[in-house]
Amino acid sequence: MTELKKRRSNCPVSTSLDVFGDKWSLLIIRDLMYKKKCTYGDFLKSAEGIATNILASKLQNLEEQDIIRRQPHPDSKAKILYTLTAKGIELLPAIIEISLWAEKHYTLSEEWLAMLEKIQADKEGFIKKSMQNIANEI
Amino acid sequence: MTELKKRRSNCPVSTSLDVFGDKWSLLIIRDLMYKKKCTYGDFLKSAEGIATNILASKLQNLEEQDIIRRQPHPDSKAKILYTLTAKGIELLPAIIEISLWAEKHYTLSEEWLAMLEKIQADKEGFIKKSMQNIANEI
DNA sequence: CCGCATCCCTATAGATACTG
DNA sequence: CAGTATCTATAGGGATGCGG
Repeated sequence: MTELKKRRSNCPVSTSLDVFGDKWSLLIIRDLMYKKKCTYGDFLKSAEGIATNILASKLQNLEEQDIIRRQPHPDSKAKILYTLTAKGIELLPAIIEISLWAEKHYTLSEEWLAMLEKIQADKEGFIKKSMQNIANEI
Repeated sequence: MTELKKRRSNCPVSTSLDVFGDKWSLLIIRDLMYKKKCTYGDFLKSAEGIATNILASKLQNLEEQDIIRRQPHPDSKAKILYTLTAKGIELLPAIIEISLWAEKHYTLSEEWLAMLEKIQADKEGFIKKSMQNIANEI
């Protein structure tokens, strides 16, 4: 069990926000979950346009929080592969609920709509499959 | 359907973060959902200690996003009652998943543990009941 | 190239005092 | 009670540099 240095309170929502409550951390986790993006360069290419220094600091924080892990890339010695830990994968239900809320209240692209409809049709199944998939990669 | 001025992308996670992706907004929503706190003074008294200017700006933003609503307080003309809109209430599943994740990975107080165990025992029922409760208040 | 680190500037968060 | 006003601190953004 990871303990944080500075938790504002022992409320579960507050604690979660102390870990990943910023504009970028959940997008990195989204890339790893939904889009299978997993290198520094991949994250940089995402639509929101994160700055390099912010990306580096968020990756470091997520690693310290034991949500992601750095591994050597099979293709190239120069590359680093970022993967989710079990603790990171377990954020999937939260990410899905956050996504479904946005789907209900905002206009999304066709790509995302198709993805979310697929998930919504079998939420439990999607979560199980994702957890097994990523677990197998370790 | 509320449209935001500046959405970084049309990804559902990114969009949600553009709406409430900061260290305080979800705590205000938590107070309204879990703790039935609903005045400016109540929010100030919460354990995390939000500053008055931050609270005022977050309340304003949440109102603009149609997540909370300001109403006259029945007890006093000087008081304002903040309540969740339907759009706000629909964040409950996300809040619950975020809470359950924190419960799994961090040490919480007994109060919160008891609350979350009750929720976990009948998640669907809790969500339905909460939505009806708040809907009746409107 | 890839994965950062550094510098510099701006925008937002936060603490505190004060007000209608 | 429900906020402003003011000031300071930190986080974020853009350009560039640099070792492997």
